[in-house]
Formats: sequence, structure tokens, C-alpha cells
Amino acid sequence: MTDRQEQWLAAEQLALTLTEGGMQRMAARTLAVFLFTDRESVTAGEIIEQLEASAGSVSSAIKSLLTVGLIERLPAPGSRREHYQLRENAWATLFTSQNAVIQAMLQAAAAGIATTASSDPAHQRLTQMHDFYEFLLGEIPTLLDRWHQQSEPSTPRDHRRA
Amino acid sequence: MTDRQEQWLAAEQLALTLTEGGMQRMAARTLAVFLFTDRESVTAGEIIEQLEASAGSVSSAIKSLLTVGLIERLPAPGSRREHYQLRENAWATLFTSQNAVIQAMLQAAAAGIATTASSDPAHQRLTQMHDFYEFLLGEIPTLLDRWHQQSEPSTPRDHRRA
DNA sequence: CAGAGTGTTCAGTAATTTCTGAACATACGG
DNA sequence: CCGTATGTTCAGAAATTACTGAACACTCTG
Repeated sequence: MTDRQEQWLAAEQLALTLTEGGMQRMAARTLAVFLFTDRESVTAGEIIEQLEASAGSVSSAIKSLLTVGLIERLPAPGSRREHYQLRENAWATLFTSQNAVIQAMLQAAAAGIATTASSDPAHQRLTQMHDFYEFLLGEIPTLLDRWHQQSEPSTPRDHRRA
Repeated sequence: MTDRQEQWLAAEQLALTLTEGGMQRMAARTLAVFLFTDRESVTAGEIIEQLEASAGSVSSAIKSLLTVGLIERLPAPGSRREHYQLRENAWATLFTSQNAVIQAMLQAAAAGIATTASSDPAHQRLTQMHDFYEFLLGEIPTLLDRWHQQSEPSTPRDHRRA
């Protein structure tokens, strides 16, 4: 098997993982193309060809990736085709999108706490849950700060293991 | 509307959120019951009644929650029914289960890196992705340590906002 | 402004996931 | 032990989700 074939296998594998993590199937496969392509930017046609999918499904996948900020439309280079590429901080964005989930969990917990007496065992459980997710939510910005400091500095050091 | 009804609404809301986050529907609803019930422990029959679901689906939901360690079977208190309850650190467990996803992403990235030349733009993208998830994976244990320190100390301070 | 190349939308269909119901297993109680 | 209450499994039904294909819209080009 050629390297190229292995690459697309790895890409589909990644897409599967993303799908299990809650991402829509075609969006995940499309994202994988953006990651594994050997070009700087990609057009819808190229994605259609690579995934052997319909224009319709690719169109909506691109739309959703744009919406969540994982890819961006390139300023049209005079061509008739739209070009897209993976955004710089796509992975941090993907991670951050979990915040919405955490927020929702917090709200659900708060709603439950508001309607239970403190003697109710549920009150305790809900409070524990609430505290945990509140903690998480507070830690994430710090975490991303640390990441940006580690990856962005003007003297990019070598990350590889010894 | 009574408080009790509001509570179950909040519970179903939470279940929906969990489902969007990738959890199976009935497992999510069952987990919500464990969280919002006013009892110390719950039996399958009570869940069936609360969710108006079939014995079969509740049985498999309980099984999967047990498998991932979110609930535990209580030492039978002489009764014929099995009793279950939410485990102490359920939320941390749920959060930690994301590690598997991160691991898979790392592997996919590594597989792609291995088959691309460093001149290939994909090589760069994959390396960035790999570095990010490696960073994340390294931070999570620290994060949970901090949580346990904050929540477990013998002098449990007041978490509420001023 | 007509024609060709792209992109988008959406109704219908295909595939997948999820739930149910009933048969089967298990264990307690008398 | 037998009967009953409870739990589990699994094939099929129901519901949901995802994809396609074709009609429509837009935009550049000559």
C-alpha cells in the first residue's frame, strides 16, 4: 500500500473518532480532508472527489465547519472556485467548543439546585456536579493561555521528545 | 408547575445535552435520573417508571453506565431488587473519558505524520495538531489533581460566590 | 447578456440508531 | 424445590439521522 493510501486511511480513522465524539459524519470526514491534503487550500470539488460524496452533503459540511470556525474561506484568488483552508487555531477552537456543553451542564445543575431543598440528596449531588463544571469552565482559559505561550513564542523551541 | 415537575424537566434537559455530546440517549436519561432522584439509591423499576421506558432499554442503559464507571451497584440490602447509585467522582470520570478521544486523535495525527514528507503542508498541520493534543493530554492529570485538592480537603470551604 | 462552471437548497430515500416486547434466565421466599 | 418477582437478551419495529440527486441560484467570461 502506498503512503498516500495510508494517509487517507488515517484520515478516515480520525473522522470516525470525531464522529464518535459527537461531530456529524460528513463534517468530520471533510475536516479530515482539510487536515490531510497536500495542498495549501482546497475546493469543494476536490473534497467531493476525495470523499466520493455528493455536492450537497459536502456543501453543508463546509457550511457547518465555517460556522464553528474550524475552516475559513480564502480571499478569492481570481478563480471561480471558492478555496478553503483549515484555520490556524482549529484544534483549540474544537476544544473550546466543548465549553458550550459544559455551560449547558452547569445550567441544568443550577436549575435542579434551585428547586430542591438542601435536605434532598439530589441537592448535594447537583451541587457537587455544579462545582465541578464551574471549576472546569474556569480552568479552560488558563489552559489555552498556557498552550499559546508554549506554541507561539518567537523562539519556537523543539517540542519533540528526546 | 410544581418543583418536582420542574426538576424532571431540568433532568431531561441535561439528558439532551449529554446526548448531543455523544452519549446514548437512554443512558443519558438514566444518568439524569440518578442525579435528580430524591432517594439515596435507585432500582431499575424506579427508572422504568420515571422514564416510561421499557425494561430492556433501561437494562442496557444501566449496563453501559456501570461499564464506564458512572454508577455502581450497591451491596444488596437483603432486597430482591438491585440498587444502584451515582458514583462519588462520576463527573470527573465522565470528563476523563474524553481522554480516549484525545488519544485517538493523537494516533491519527501520528499515523499521518509518519507517511508525509516534511515539505508536505499536511506534515505541518498534522504536527500542530499532534502537539496540541499531546499538550492537552499532559495537562488533564494536573487539572484533576487541582480539582481533588480543591474539593476534598478536610476543611471543606464554602464554594459559593459572594 | 448568454453560456458555462460552481455552489446551495431541499424533498425523498437510504442507512443507522434506538426502543420495545416477549421469551428466557436468575434468585429469593415460602 | 416451586412460584414469583426481577433482570437480561435479542429480533424486529419505529424513529431518527444522514445522504443523494436534481432543480435552482449565483458569478465570472467572453
